[in-house]
Amino acid sequence: MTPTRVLIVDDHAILRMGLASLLSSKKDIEVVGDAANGPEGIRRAIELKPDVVVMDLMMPSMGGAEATARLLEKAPETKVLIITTFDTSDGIDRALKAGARGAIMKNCDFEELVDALRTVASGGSYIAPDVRRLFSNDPPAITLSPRQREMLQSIARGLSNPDIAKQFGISVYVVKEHIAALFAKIGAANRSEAVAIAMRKNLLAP
Amino acid sequence: MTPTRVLIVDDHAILRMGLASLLSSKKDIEVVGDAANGPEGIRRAIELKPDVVVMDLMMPSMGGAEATARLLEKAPETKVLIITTFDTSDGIDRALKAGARGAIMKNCDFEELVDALRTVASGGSYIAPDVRRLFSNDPPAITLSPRQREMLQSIARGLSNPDIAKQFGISVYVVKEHIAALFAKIGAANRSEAVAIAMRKNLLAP
DNA sequence: GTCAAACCCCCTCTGCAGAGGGGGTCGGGC
DNA sequence: GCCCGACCCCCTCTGCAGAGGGGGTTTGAC
Repeated sequence: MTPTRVLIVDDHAILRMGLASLLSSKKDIEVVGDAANGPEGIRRAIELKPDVVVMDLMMPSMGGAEATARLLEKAPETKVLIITTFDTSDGIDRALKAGARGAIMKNCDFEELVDALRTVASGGSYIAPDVRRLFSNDPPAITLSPRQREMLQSIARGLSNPDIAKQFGISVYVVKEHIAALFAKIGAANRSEAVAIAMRKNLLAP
Repeated sequence: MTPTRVLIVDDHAILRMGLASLLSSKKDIEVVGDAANGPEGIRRAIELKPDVVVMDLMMPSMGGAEATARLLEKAPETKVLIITTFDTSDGIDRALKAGARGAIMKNCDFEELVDALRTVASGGSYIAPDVRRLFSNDPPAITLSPRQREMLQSIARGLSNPDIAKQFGISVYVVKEHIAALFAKIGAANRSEAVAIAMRKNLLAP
């Protein structure tokens, strides 16, 4: 039986090398490469054609969710296993929706990771119990309209409604409506709370 | 020459094990133990008396900065090397003030980590260039008064000035003054921006 | 064809935000 | 002794925030 060929995508070199070192002790697994960010991960995945890509969610420049989506557009047969920290609850759902086959936490133990890797490699899917808990009892993942996101970003920069109206070339009345819709959607009573909620749920960057 | 005895404290089991696996290839370094959080790290450090403790900053329950401080109270001869991600710029200064001997980024390469470890073990101190950049050109670390912090937390919960006044049993006028001082200190134009800045700089938790 | 969601425009009203003054006590540092 | 920072109190004023109405179009799903 040929070993499972694995590509590791994570911005932390120590984790990449450490993981590769650990996985090299398993005879049925072969780490064929690694990458420090999303774009590089996609390039290397196309070049190396690994069976499984182990992908971190939290990376600068391009997040793991987006990288997963783009990768699977170009190489749909690749299996993606997400590894994430518990504090960035957001993005897991997007990555899974984009086609990731599994998701585990970085603080899981090594054998669980190997299990997950083997399951995913053989065509199955593996969502760690603690990951599942994260977004099963979570509200159905807030998605903002483009305008609402722009309003949110402007609010976080401290702009007033007239400021925002000028910036986007629309009326103050419209600005207020967007913001009211935004408040209702995320459950905020006013702008300050909106910013707090938005930053806690990572709604600002995407 | 006896090898340098190292204790690894990080909440990610994969990184802990990976790092241990990597370091085991170095003859002059011996990983004697690991811990998943601050309190456990302190216990194990006292029990094992390692030469160097490799400490993550971002951990649940007790951060690396506080763990460093408490550890060095009880075992001042221990050398602490901080490893951190670039996005949590805050806390490095506190850890160094508490007595950490070095700080590097998780995305540094492995040889740099080994260098840092050896330098720290031999009594030196090592601050990675990119870490230094993070807080050298940063404003001298904002410290809020207790009242200002309370105001900030209330603002982030969406409370109005009259609400806050009632909550703390003081006058609205005083609330406004605290908040004005807070704005001036962190460079915010209004409450929404204040919340954004506060969350970006981690001013809410402590 | 209907329904909802996202986008746009206009109006009014209450109450607070934020900036500007004024005054004070208490403690620590030099 | 003096200053400074943190804490407390009071006043006024402008302008926006947020909630409430009203109206509209376009797009895509069912």
